[in-house]
Amino acid sequence: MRVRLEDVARATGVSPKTVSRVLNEEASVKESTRQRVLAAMESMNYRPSPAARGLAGSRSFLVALLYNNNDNPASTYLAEVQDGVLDACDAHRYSMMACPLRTRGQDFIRRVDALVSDHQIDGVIVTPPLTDYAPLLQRLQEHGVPHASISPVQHKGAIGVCMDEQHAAKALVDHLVELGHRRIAHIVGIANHGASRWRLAGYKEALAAAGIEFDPSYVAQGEFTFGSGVIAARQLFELPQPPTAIFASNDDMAAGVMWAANERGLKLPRDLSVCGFDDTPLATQLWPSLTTVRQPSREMGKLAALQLMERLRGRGPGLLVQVPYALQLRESTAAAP
Amino acid sequence: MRVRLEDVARATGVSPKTVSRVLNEEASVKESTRQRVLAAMESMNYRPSPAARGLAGSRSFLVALLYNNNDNPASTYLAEVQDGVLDACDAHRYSMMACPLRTRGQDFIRRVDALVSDHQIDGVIVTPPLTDYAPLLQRLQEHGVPHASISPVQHKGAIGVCMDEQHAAKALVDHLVELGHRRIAHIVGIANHGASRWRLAGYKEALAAAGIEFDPSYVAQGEFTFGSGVIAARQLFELPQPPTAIFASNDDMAAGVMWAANERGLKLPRDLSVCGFDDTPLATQLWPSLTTVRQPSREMGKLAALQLMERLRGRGPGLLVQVPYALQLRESTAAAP
DNA sequence: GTGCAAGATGACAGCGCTGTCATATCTGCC
DNA sequence: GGCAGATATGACAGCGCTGTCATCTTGCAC
Repeated sequence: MRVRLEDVARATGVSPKTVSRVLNEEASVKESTRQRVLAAMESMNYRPSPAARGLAGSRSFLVALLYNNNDNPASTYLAEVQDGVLDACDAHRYSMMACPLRTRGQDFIRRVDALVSDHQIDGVIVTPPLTDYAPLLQRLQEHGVPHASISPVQHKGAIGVCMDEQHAAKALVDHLVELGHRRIAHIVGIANHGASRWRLAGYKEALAAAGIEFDPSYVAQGEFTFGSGVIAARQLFELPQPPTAIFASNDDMAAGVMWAANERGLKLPRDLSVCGFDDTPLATQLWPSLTTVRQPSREMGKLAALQLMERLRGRGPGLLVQVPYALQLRESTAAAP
Repeated sequence: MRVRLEDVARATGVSPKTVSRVLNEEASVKESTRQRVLAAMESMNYRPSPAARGLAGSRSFLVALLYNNNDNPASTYLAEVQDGVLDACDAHRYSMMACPLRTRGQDFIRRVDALVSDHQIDGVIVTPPLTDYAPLLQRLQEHGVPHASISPVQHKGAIGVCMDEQHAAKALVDHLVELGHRRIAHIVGIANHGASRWRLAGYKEALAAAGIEFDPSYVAQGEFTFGSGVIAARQLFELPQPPTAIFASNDDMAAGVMWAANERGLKLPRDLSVCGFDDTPLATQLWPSLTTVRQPSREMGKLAALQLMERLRGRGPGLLVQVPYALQLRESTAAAP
């Protein structure tokens, strides 16, 4: 019925163990044997049973993608990351399980335990803001399960992928400065997210570089959602000297700013320049289209998974790779009024 | 190290096989024995090994979520469906694997085969437009793998979940008619999607009910994307008698219509009413906010998964359940000019 | 009581692999 | 040519469960 390792062994005239060695890319197999075995595997369309491998050995060839399910980052972001991870898994014959985690309560500990001990997960990919959630990372360490991080705050010792968000944010604000803006406001995201910190830091850096004094009243608190963008913008509009440009920490909030601007009768981008961050599909669906920073989420998912598997296969410790960002200058930013 | 079935058996004073029976909810176990075993499992925190179960038995307790990866429906939609499915799986101790499928070429056959024979998937959940992709369904049948469908065109014999989209679309157009619109245009989605057909049918039904003659020139072709909405709208605006209302087959295209309207200097909703379908987050992020139909995607994912598991556990054949829709009347629709 | 079907439980092999350890084969070098 | 030390391969048990079939209890009719 099913082609087994033993069948391949018989066809090649070697022992099952040798076929197993080839399958697992172990070193001590003569090249000629290896080729014969591989050929047989191919021609017989042999596909190893993950269940048997998991049961007999110590590896499951399973990785888990962990994401936060209450403080949800945009689902488009996660979907892209997930697709990237699946891509990488496919290429290396790993399988992926998606695992939403609620960090409230102790639920998540049980879930992580269940994952690791039930399925003997080989490794984990952690997405923000879980990336820096200490109890989770600690638990993973206790289980001895390696993890790759996407955009971790703490770079030291981390493997995975990151982007120079601070630099990107600075470039974006530089652009506003070049357009002649001086009263530039910023809407920060949820406080303990790395993204919020980096983008704020980039904003400050750009101001400093342009010789504009930092004014805390131009910084409004948001929480990465459309609605919070609306509220923050309304606040900024009430200032005695309202900003001529607003840099929102992500696209959703930027959309909220645009909504609030429309509500107030401001004409974009003539009366107000707006920019966001992430380059979600939303950015090109707004009117005017949104100036933002492209974050290659899919690519990042893929790279993180690759680093994890590099590590799992013992081909090295795995790295924290950096991906380039790309400014997307569109119609929502224009010369200061 | 790990608590095994055998340990539970020893603690309870029964044979491993009996514990296995309890685990699998088989009938012929005396109630008192069952309780003792369950208590022992609980107190010892026993967690069965999926690998061993899969290897020894015929079930893997794994379901796959299949989705299309080239003709992608909105990722927010998929993300919601996936979360719903995960919810249901969690509740019934099943695990889920996400499987993007490219329907181009023969790749997908290999992928499906791999899934089914590698992981011995117990069942599959199919999302549109895969729901009616004949080669896929046939292959699943050949493998003897049951599947649940989300919004299948072919209701007969299907299990899963659906919504009365035609009725919803009719209700939406009824609303436009009540606002006094007579020149109502429709932008259809990708041709062979059930969603496109139903929504078009509802549009026609509403026109007929209002005594408005159907005019094919008021129907433009789109493909569910923002860009196609822009193009279709531009086309409609060029008509000698441009429409006063446009019903786009989904929210993304409706956003495109709004973009095109802005581009043309039309003031919404004064000069043009626009409505969409799906109630994606986008709908409330546009300005003016979009009148649309809420589709409870998350709930639908959950229900489909529940029906599938019902079937897998042999508790019945599984049903095709229908979920209610909800009109979301917002600011993008107003009285006809 | 006895006999017999149905109900409840157990013994045992084996699912398809890998870990461990033993064995065979090949190097190079004196 | 022979021997140490690598290099390459194989034998075998066992991972944690479930399927099959056998066995042991029951309950119940006669």
